[in-house]
Amino acid sequence: MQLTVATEYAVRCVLHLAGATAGAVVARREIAQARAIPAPFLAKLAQRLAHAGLIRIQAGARGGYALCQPASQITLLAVVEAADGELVLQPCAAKPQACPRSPACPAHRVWAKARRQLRATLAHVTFDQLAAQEKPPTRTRKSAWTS
Amino acid sequence: MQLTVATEYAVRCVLHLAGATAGAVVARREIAQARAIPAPFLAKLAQRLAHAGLIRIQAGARGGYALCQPASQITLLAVVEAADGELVLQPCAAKPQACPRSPACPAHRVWAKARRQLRATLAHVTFDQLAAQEKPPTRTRKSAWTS
DNA sequence: CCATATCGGACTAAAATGGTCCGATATTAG
DNA sequence: CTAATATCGGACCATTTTAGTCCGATATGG
Repeated sequence: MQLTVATEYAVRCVLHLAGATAGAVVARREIAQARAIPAPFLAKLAQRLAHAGLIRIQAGARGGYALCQPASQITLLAVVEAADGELVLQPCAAKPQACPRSPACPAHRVWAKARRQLRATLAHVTFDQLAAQEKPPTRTRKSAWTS
Repeated sequence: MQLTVATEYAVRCVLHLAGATAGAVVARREIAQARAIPAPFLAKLAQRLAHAGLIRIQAGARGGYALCQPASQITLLAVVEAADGELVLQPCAAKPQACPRSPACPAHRVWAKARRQLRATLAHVTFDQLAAQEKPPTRTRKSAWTS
C-alpha cells in the first residue's frame, strides 16, 4: 500500500514543467538532473504522462517535454493515475467473484468510500498551487499565461 | 497502489471471528474453508494479526483463533495495518532525503493529508458494524447469538 | 544532411507478494 | 503417559511487479 517511485518522479517532473515558462519545452536531461530522476526512466515515464494527455513530447533536436495544459488545470490525481494506473484500494477489484460467494462483502462499501475520498483530495490539488508553494521567493517574473 | 490480498483475507478472517460466538475459538481450517482462504497462508497471516494483538491463537488440539477484544473495538484500520503494515502513501517515506534536495516537496503535505483522511475513514469502521451488515441476508443456521 | 534527442519496445535485476512445507511445540482425549 | 490433533514459526519457492537499462528507429533544427 504505497505509491510507487514512478509516481514520485512523475510529480517532480510535472512540478518542474509547471515551474518553467508556460508551455516551454524542457529537455529530458535537464529535468532528470534538476529533479534527480534517472534519465532513461524518465523517458519511459514521460510516455505514460503523454499518453494521458498531460504533457506534450517534442522529438528531435531541441526536443523535450512541455505541459499540454496550464498547470492550474493539472491535478495531482491526474498525475498519480497517469503514473501508477487507476487508484483502486479494493484488493479484489479485478476479480469479479469478489468475496467468497454469498455475502456481498460489507467492507467493500468502505473501500469505495475511502477511495472516493482519496481521489477527491488529490483531485483538488493543482500544480499551480504546488509550484507556488515550491518557489515562494521567486516572484513570478514572466508567468504570462495569456489565455 | 492497492491493498494486498493478505488484507482482504485478514478482513475476511476477522469478520468470520466477529460473526462467531463472542470469544469462541474457531479452527483455522474452518475459517479457511468458509472464507476461501488458503489455509497455510491463513496461518502466516494469523500470526501477524496475533502479533498486533487482534486475535488470540490457541495451539494444540482443538486449537484455532479467537478475537482478543469485542468486535466493536476492532477497527478496519487496525486489521489493514496488521496485515499490510503501516498505511503510508508517500513514496519517499522511508528515505529521509525525501525529494531531491532543496525544496521541501510541496506534495508531501498533500500525501500526509490524504493519508490522515484515509486512516480516519478506516479507523471508524468497526467489525461489529461490518458483521451486522453481513448477517441479515445470510441466515446462518446456528447463529446462536445468545449473548 | 547531420547532429541531436526522443520514441518505444525489449530486456534485466531486484524486490514484494502469494503461497507451500515441515520440524517443533502445545493441548486435549483417552 | 501417550497418541492424536493443530498451531507455531521460519525456511523455502514461484510469480508478479517495480525500477531501471539499452538500442535501433524516427523526428527535428540548423
